[in-house]
Amino acid sequence: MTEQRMPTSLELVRWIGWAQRKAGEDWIREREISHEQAFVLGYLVQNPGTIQRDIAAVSRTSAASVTSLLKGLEQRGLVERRAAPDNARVKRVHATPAGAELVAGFPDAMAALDDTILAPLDTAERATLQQLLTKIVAELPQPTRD
Amino acid sequence: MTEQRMPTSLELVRWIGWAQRKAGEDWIREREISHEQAFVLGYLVQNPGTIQRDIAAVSRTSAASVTSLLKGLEQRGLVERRAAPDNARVKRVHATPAGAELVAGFPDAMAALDDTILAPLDTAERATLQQLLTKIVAELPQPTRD
DNA sequence: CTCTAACCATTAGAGATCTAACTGTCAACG
DNA sequence: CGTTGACAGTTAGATCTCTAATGGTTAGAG
Repeated sequence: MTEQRMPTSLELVRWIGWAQRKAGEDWIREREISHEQAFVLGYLVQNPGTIQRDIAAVSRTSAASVTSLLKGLEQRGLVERRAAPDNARVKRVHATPAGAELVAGFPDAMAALDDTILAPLDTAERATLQQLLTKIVAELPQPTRD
Repeated sequence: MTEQRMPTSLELVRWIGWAQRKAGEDWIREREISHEQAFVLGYLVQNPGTIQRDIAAVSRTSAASVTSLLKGLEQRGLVERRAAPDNARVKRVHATPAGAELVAGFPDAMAALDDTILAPLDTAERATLQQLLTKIVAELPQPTRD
């Protein structure tokens, strides 16, 4: 009812992130998989043998979360965790064929989602946005270690 | 190690949102308050007497979450929930002076955070980003009802 | 070699959020 | 009126994520 101040860019980012999660819910629910699990599984298809520590870094979550997240995926036969021959501390995680099949459409679904949410922008504007966001992300403190 | 595909804009948004949350953790933890609680409390200072349903819409969360979130704030004496005289269904929520004082610096802290994260961009670029994001948000499905 | 510190993964426990079901209230319509 | 349907808020139960502590492993210094 009253006039509000202009939202900051970070608030806008927050809202868009929320909308993204909301819009992806159907795809996620159909496969009885959590959003993070789908993300991780998709990442593993592209990067087989990633160790859990790095999965945590990529998905911006904690090592504890990765443990329980993979536990669910492993029980459903969607991933395998194999001991590394050269380093007994780590476990290398691979997506199984069933896992790969489950998330086969994930990148496309994400791209379509991207397209839907960015619909108000034309091609040039999208390119600009991409460029600006990339510039910001490049300077963010990175959770990865190399 | 291997060459990755370019992240989509929505992935970049996701990362920025994560960084935002991470960067705000110190401010939050000092006051022993959760991120969402701080957001809601700050909103209530600006919009006294908001009903819970609208708080849920603004903060993009569920009514159930608002209930438990406000429960914590009320027990600490940071908000008051008053019955509305004209409508027994709703409860109008107000920040107490203690609540207002606790989050007095919140908008400034958010603005400073915004400034830090957007540091890689110059003034013109920030304006462009703001404009593009606003354009996207304007077309998002709105959880509010008016 | 041994000791120490760093590292990876797991577990337990706490906290937050969601969905679904429930209670109480209001409004509309016959 | 009285019934019906929508609405605000709460509760219960489940899921997810985090922090802190633990166990096992590796690398480096003396």
